[in-house]
Amino acid sequence: MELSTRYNPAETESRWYEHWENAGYFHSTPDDREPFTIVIPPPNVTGVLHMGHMLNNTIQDILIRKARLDGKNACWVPGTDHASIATEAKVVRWLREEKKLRKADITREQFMEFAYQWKDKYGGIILKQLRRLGASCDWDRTAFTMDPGYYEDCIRIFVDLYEKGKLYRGLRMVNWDPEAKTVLSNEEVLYSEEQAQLYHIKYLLEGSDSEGIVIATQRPETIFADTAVAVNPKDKRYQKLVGKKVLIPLINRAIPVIADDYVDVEFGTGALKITPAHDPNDYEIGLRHQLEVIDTIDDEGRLNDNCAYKPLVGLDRFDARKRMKALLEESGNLVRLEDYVTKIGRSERTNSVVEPKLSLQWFVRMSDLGAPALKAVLDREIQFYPDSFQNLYRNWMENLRDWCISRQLWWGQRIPAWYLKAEGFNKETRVFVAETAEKALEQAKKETGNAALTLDDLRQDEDVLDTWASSWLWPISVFDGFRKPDGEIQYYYPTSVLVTGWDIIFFWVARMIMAGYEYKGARPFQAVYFTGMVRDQKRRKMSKSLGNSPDALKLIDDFGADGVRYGLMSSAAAGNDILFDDKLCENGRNFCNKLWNALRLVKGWPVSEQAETPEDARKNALAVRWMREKFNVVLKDLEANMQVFRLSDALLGMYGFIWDDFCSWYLEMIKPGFEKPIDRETREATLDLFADLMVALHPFMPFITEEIWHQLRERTPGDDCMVQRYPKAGKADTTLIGQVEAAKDVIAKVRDLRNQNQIKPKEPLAMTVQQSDSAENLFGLAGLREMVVKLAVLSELNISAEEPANSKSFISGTDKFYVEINQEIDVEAERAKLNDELTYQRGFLKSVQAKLANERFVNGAPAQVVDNERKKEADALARIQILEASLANLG
RNA sequence: GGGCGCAUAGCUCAGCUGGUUUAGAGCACCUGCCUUACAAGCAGGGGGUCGUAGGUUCGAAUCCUUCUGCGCCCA
Repeated sequence: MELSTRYNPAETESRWYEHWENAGYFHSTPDDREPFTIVIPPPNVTGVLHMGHMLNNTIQDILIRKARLDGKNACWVPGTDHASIATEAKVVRWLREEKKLRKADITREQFMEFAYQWKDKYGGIILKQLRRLGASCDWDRTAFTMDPGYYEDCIRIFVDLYEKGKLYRGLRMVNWDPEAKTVLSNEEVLYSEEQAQLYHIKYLLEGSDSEGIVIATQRPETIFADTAVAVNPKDKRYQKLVGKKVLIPLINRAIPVIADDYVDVEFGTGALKITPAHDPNDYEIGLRHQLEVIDTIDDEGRLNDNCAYKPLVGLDRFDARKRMKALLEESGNLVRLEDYVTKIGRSERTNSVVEPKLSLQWFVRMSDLGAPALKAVLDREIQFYPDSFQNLYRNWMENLRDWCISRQLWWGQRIPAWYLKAEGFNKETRVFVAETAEKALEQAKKETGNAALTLDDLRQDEDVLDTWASSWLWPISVFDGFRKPDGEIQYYYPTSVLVTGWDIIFFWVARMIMAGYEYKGARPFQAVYFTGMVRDQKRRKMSKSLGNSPDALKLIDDFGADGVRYGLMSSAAAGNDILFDDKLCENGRNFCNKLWNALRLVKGWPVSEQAETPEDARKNALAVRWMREKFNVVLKDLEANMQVFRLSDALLGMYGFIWDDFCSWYLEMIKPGFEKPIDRETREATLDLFADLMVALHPFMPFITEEIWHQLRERTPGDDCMVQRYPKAGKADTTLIGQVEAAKDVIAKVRDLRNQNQIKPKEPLAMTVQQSDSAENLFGLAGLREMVVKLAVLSELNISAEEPANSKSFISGTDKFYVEINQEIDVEAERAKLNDELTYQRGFLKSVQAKLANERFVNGAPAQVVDNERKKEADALARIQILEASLANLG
């Protein structure tokens, strides 16, 4: 069988994914094994795979595959959330373009039917894309937040929270998205600095034609909703005005000047116009001073009939603002315009500027829910990785505000609240919250005492639940934990770890924790792994709008899924942002190629029953032993790293071991001569070792490891890399490892010496080691001499007290080596080199001896540390002695 | 304004509870190689007084304080 010199991922990846899936390896059912459970943080059903998903899902897959190889019952539940605002917008556009329908023209029921149709046709692309990445999700469990069962759970929880008094309907200042025409939660508003202008506007004192007060505002179009002007009570400039009245420009409505501590004397003019209907702080001030609330902006962001200045009614708020400039100039009220930078809040979904608005909405009372959720994290019952995200979490949890969960949309779980039709819209005095209309009717009859009421007399709330008010139930609902609390949720809950970006710590993490304690009385996951944000080379967050995100599938096409996984993970310490660069994936692709060629090499050797010579047998046996011992060390580190989710370090450890130790050293050690065979024993040991390496690497790079696993040996059906047992670290023989590392140092130094003297790599050289106990000991290890002879390409290797003529020397450890070269020795250059080395060693010795001369160090430091310093001193002395002798020899 | 975090090689970052021959990796760079697994490669090399100033300690990149510069969250 011929193997190509390049690894071809495209060919193997789809084949193995299909094989695994058909074999049922991804599926989990409860059994006697320890469970290892991950629920995917559900991506948006309208979404496509981007870099953030790739990172986040690669991590989840690594954890799941590792757990599976560790013999646990690994269960990774995939799915999507219904993303009410984003999806509704897409469905509306689709209806308009494809079906020539407007939302206003169809019923709610028809809309929902279309929306589900749309979801079946276009939704969930991302789940198919995850397969390309190698994600070993249990697809049989694919969940969706608008599935009938899930829907039912959301309704049940709404009713439950209401009955427990943890949910209420109230008139509050909310964030309004005039484009989506729905309210948003605080977390759905993104604030960023934008250039704006501050209008300094003069309000004349009532009865005066010149005296007045100048206020500064960024929103001149809202002055018609003003109900006061406020100043700081301590502000001497304005004290005499407090209690008097000023006139709103253009409409000349008189409003009082009031004093309130909230006003910042330094900001603007120190006088603040108060607009309770359009600013949350003003609303608070309004409450304190019993000010009237005049709402002048409608749901689409236009000035409404309440606006007393009629020429602007019907205009968009931003158009109105432009008009205000000219109008105020004309009326002489505009004192000046000032450029300034301020934080503007925009809707996460539509990017339109959020309008603070007084509105009747449903809120979850957060105080009770928050307490156990905060405690769990502070007590480390739920462990965050990295730990430092505790601070961010605590900061938010200690300043919880009630959560607005109603949305003015159709796509979502409709709020199970009914009102009496007899009562006006938004003027309702009675609310009946129940899982069905029939139950609500029962309540209505009881509470009103009117037994003649029928369903026709009731009106259901028009709004739906916030998407997060459904996805916070995810870790419970995907296991059907609400309806079957004694079912498999008992096995899978709490889940093992949640992997998510830190930017949604409040959306998901906090709320899933709240739901977990409220409904299961237990944490939803044992740990949370926060990934960083994937950024571009300019440190900008990758986003669709910037167009700076590489096409995820194109990357997989170019570098292979394993290459991309490697690229993402090699630079991804938990919580740290990644500056993404194709170069990283290139490294991953190159690594695949390296593995592939190692396979070609090993498979290409002819095999013999016996080693060519006893020397070869000794050398190969030592090489095998060394690799096995070092593998123990590497595995131990890897397990320690995995334990604390240091996946990048775990991967890089394997990478270094495979590339350097296995390929560059081990394979060269055992490589037979040209057209010579390898002995069966070494070959078998090598194939086993190679196979173990593939299992160890499998969680990180599943495709190529599976492929090589099968190329190495004929495998019986079901004997796949993916379902092996992970290699276990045994106790490592560190002495043996140290000896081979010493031999490697000698070999590297011979190679360097060749380089420095332009000696061909293959020209055999004679080397002599100066006789010493340590040299005897090192070369006394069976096979080590042969190893050095082979890799350093030596014609002979002697241990002798005599220094050979015409040789160059180097020091390795505390031993001196002479290499004979057929060249004139440049005595001066040699002397300079030795002197440099001597200076370094003396400096080193001095620092060590300074420590040892310090009584407090010798008495205070642990014995092991002191012993080590003594060893350093002895080694330095030995090397200095060698260097001095060499210098003396040069004459 | 309140809070959190970061600063280590040209670049991106590791360095965990202070002590492993006076700091590691990858990339980039330099030298030499088309060596019969791999040029997507091989062999070797140079490069950092760990942001600043103090302090604690026998010992500090690591702990504490100050300043400087960046980033983030909340208001």
